[in-house]
Amino acid sequence: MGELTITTWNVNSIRARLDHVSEYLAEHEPDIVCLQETKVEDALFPKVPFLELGYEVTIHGGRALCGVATLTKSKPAETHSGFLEGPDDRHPRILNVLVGGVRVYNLYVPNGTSLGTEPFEFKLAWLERLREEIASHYSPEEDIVVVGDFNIALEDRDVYDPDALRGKMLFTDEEKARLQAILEFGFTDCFRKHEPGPGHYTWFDYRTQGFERNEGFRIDHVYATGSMAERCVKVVHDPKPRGWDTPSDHLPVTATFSV
DNA sequence: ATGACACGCCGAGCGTGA
Repeated sequence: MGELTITTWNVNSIRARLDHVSEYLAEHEPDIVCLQETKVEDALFPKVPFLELGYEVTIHGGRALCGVATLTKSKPAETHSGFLEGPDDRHPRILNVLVGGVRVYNLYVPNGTSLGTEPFEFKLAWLERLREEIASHYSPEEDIVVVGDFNIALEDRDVYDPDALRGKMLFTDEEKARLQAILEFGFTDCFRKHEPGPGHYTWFDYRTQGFERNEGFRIDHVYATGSMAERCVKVVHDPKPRGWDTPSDHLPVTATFSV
């Protein structure tokens, strides 16, 4: 009986955070690492430190904004960048790899900017397109793990002040409904399998000293189909890198599965 | 609070993030 560990981390620029990510991976050695907001075009992605740590490096980036990277200890059998079908996405936000028999979606869901804007409508449409893709290509009987920065907090216990934040960005009924529709495929929230209580967040605003006050949002998620969710033994939001010099505004989230 | 901080942009503020 072994373990499979998957880390998801919005790093807010892989080049600015190279030391933090390298240190975290050297210490924890997760089997699969899903990074978001790498903010670098593929030709300039700093692959070498990760190759030296023993990872296969699959990247999907662009200039300045967005970008995702999936690092795997073993070589993926399949890799897909962006949506499987139809027109190219507006930004690089999706990597879908099959590794060790597990399909791993690494997502950077659109931010949405603010209510009533075109980017907000784009976010909703993007989530519906993802739902349709997963439902039409895969079965909930398969081992599928969907991780990343969803830019949505689903429940009251996922935000520090639900009454004040209700209906505001990241916590609107429209965003929650689109995420819920994706989960109806047959996904379990692996963190909530182990921790029902409030006060556990993954993103803290730099500007409000949110981390120091534990005023955050749980918007980075690990969702898994039944077979994988059953085998999830823990999910950890690691606050340690947030204490390092010039940290990302997101914590790394690591899920452990018995395999 | 129309705020804050941090990023990449190439060289200064601006757009963006959430």
